[in-house]
Amino acid sequence: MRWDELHREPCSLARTLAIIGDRWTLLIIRDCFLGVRRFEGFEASLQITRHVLSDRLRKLVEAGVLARVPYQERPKREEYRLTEMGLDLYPVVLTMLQWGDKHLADEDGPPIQRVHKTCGQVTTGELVCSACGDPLEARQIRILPSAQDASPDEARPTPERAQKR
Amino acid sequence: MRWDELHREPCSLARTLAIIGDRWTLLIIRDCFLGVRRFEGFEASLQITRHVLSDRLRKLVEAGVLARVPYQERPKREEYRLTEMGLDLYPVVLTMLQWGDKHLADEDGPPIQRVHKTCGQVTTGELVCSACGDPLEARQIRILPSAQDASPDEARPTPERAQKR
DNA sequence: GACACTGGGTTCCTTTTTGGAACCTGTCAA
DNA sequence: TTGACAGGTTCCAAAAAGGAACCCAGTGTC
Repeated sequence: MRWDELHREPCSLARTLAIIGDRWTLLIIRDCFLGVRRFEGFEASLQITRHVLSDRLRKLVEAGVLARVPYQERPKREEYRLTEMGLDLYPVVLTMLQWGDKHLADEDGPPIQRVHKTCGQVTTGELVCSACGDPLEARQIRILPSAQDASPDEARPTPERAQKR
Repeated sequence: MRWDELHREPCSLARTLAIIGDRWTLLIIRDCFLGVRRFEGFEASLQITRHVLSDRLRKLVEAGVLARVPYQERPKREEYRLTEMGLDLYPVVLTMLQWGDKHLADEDGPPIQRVHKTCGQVTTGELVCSACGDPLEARQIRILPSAQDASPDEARPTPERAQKR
């Protein structure tokens, strides 16, 4: 499979990766959550080549994750801001951050903490079951192909085939 | 910045991306969560080139996300299994899945659902504040550089510099 | 009016990574 | 002895990333 065919996979993870699965894209989005909005800002922060940055920003705008918002006329200038769709990526960024904090941090601990404004406490996100509210772990999940997918065999070049148990 | 320097960044997200930020790696991990364990299984599922698959599996084993576990002697064969560190990636995979389900699904809805074994219900993960238990959203978060990081200016080529507001 | 600066790019060329296909290695079974 | 199977490795062409230089409209400075 080629990278540019990934968005046609019938798998939400694959489609998500088709948008943000690139080397740099999630770092750009991290910067957005930290308040960076301008081309030069991203460039300084990421030390990415302008070429690649330009390309990634364009793709994120096309995908609807970022929007170009004018911030001055004469000379006309625009900045990049997270859309609602982009803001919804926060859980992805936060869970990755926390995995890094847990498994990859230096001995002096994670570099940044987050305060939950509504309760005023330092927080880490916790993933809970939407039904019962208990913390959710990998081993507690059973996969269930959804109803309209019950048709056998065809139209599904994804893991199910390889998954014989 | 080159990709191979990313793991030295003082940012947990950057370090996480240095391990799983590759085009294919998260798809391999998705397959692991779906029960795929063998080289041929990944190959069939992902239609990835053997070359790249071999390389990514080796890197994941080096990083400690997967482990090679023998499943038969003569001929000696090993399969790849998620370690505890790997299982801890479930929240990352799930939040990405849910973002895809919400923003990129076909009209007939997401292709797979998940059942929480402990409560028996179909579940979606929900990210809540570890302190107050309320759902966590991007706009409710304030960044707080952690204590030992209070030293000014040096040793920090990351977004804080660019983030003037 | 000539010049330099700024934000936001684009172009060009070199180095790295992928994609694709063929080949290799033990072990077994017919 | 030939073939199959799991699990790779090697080789080469094509695509993407890295690096540096260049472009351009508007604006401010001498």
